[in-house]
Amino acid sequence: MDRLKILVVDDESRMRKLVKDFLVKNNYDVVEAEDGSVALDIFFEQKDIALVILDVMMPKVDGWEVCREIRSYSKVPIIMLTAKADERDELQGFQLGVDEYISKPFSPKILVARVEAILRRTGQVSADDVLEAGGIQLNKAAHIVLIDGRQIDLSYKEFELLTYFMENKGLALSREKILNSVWNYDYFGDARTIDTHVKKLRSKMGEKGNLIKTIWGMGYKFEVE
Amino acid sequence: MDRLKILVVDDESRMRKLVKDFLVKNNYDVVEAEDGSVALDIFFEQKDIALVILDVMMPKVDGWEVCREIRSYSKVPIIMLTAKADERDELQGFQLGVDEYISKPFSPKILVARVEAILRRTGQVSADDVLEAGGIQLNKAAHIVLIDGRQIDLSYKEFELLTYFMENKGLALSREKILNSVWNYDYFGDARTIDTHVKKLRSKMGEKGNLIKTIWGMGYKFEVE
DNA sequence: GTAAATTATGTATAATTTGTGAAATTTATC
DNA sequence: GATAAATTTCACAAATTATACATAATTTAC
Repeated sequence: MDRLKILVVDDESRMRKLVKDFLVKNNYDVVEAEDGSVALDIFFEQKDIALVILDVMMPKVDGWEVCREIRSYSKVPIIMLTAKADERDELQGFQLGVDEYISKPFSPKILVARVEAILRRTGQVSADDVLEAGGIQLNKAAHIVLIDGRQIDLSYKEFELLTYFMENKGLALSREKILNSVWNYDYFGDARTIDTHVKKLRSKMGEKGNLIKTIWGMGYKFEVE
Repeated sequence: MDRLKILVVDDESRMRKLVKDFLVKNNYDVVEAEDGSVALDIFFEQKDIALVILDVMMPKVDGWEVCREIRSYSKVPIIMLTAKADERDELQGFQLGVDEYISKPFSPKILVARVEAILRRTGQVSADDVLEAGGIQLNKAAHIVLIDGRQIDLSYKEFELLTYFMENKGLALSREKILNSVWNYDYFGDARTIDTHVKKLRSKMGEKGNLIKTIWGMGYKFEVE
């Protein structure tokens, strides 16, 4: 799956950088624009913008105007950033087709959550296939694993194993159970095979490797502290 | 499935009642606390709180402090209620492990939606087999033992032994019986071995260790006064 | 109160289980 | 069919736990 492209429009470069950093960490492509007219140029030039994040207060062409312009040609999802709750002319925004508001200051977590919610709503990304726990994002459909936003390469079995662990977060899993689920039920191999895969998984997961706990005498457990 | 228990902490009784009413309507059990210290008492006394809804602004112990205390022992989901967007010190909350924010005023509908989303996300909707007695919570699926909400580490045999005791609460168990159940039926070792395991179990259980009673000349019994 | 029986406890040793690296085998790809 | 990659097996080291045993403490019976 290709990365989705998000256009971030704000006159403050600090704010743009902040937003960009968090989106990039969460596997989005980000294009920046420092004012409304640049934003419009970029938007109509690049045809694959999946979402626009728009600051309301900007010199020259303000957020509302940019929104209106974009809307006259496209129904791309738009998130408005507002400095204060008062600034939210929500009625106007509603008429203009704003999808979501986020008040400054906002937490990166919330920003990303809203972005994902909207993309899911507008059908640009299927969330059902994404597992998230302890800073690990696993996309089943795309067969991609991100650790703190950084992609790691896993083999097929390693991916299957991690998926099984994450789908059974917090549960103690015996080797037998793991074999029956991740391997075929008629697999007659050595249960110690799992150890080897766990070892490789842990090492590829770096620090996060210790989220796979050993339950001595029993098996393994994926657990987020 | 049993109803899930939610702890609502707010100094305003009006607000507590409002929240409670809507949660009860949606089939949750609700426990109320009027301030932070009461909340902590309740949380550690009742071991089956599935989620905590916490007002930030409270006299004496504030929401952040309660959050921090709970987090040092438990990873129960926490929702923070904030009066204004400004009050949301989201970075702090993020570090403390807050799962969600809801700004006052909020619609009951949103509150319930967030609660359900979190419970779904944290996989609490499925009630796994948990044994509870005398402040001891034993989760077989997760291979976890909580004593007054605090997790203790048990070895495989210790866990098995405690499980057997709790499954036979109030029954006198001879060493022979214990050997046949917890150990393999063909185990020919010393029956006194059990003593050693009971000793370690008791010590790891702290005060609760005395729930395992010695029946002189006979064996042991797990009993809650 | 005392002796006998039973249990509690600390410790050393045995046994088991897991981690790890490397080799062998299987599978996929060109 | 050769090559590379992934998977599995294996052997041994390291870690952890289980057990036995000696001795202390406690309980019971008389």
